[in-house]
Amino acid sequence: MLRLGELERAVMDVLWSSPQALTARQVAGGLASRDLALTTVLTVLSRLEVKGHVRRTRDGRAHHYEATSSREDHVAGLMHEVLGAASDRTAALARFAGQVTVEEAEALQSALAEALRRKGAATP
Amino acid sequence: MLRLGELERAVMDVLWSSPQALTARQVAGGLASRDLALTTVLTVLSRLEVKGHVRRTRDGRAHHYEATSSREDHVAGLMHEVLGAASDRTAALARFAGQVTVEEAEALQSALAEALRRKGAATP
DNA sequence: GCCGCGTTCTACCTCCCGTAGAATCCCGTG
DNA sequence: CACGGGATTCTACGGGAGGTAGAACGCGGC
Repeated sequence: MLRLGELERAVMDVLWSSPQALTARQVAGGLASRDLALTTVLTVLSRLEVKGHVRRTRDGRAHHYEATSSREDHVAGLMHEVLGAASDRTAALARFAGQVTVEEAEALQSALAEALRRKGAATP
Repeated sequence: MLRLGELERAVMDVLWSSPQALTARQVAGGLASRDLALTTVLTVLSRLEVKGHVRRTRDGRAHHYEATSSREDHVAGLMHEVLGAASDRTAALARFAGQVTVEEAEALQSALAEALRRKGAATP
């Protein structure tokens, strides 16, 4: 799971914000504020494809691009990658827990309860 | 909170693994396997200082270097930074929760319970 | 057969990082 | 007080990632 550059992230944001696969031109449209050359967008899209963040499918003359994972999955994956750098994972998680908002803490709790329930049901 | 390079991370690891502040020479000793020039270590240490990851204090002729935050705090901070990129934070947290090990989930749960208890006690 | 759109190739520039030599500074010792 | 040696600062270079885009190519419609 590699880190993304600024423009790469912006492109992913466009893709993540769209329910459907987009053409390069449409992606460029989503980045209209930057006024980029189409080839620039194409280059970034192909780099993202190499990195595995984007999948493309041919549709007649043009290609359609879409993200291979949701933004939330991507973020969760990055969080795990970061967590892997801690020598004491539980300690890091404890620090993390102390910094989330109450809402997030509650959401996390219920998600954890569910995850544990599912895992608990799988082993016995 | 910036991302660290490979050597920068290795240097931080040395500092994080030491209970005391270290001289540049001692840091280089901790990286003996790399056989780096002392000036290389010095350069990295000063870059880390600029980035705020390292603090140094003069001690006679030499400086002593130490990390400004623990590895766990650093990791927790990075996790938050990453989480900030999600549009739906709770959804990202839910994905995250589904991927941790049982041990980590339990550790997180108790840490969350404690965090909520403390916050709950602070407001009323 | 030609035109235009989308794609692919190639390239350039900049910034970050790894790496380190040269020059400078500072302090204890003779 | 001058000198030597370790520590620091200055400066620099090379490589890789990422932002940016022009030139060239291929294919489907008119």
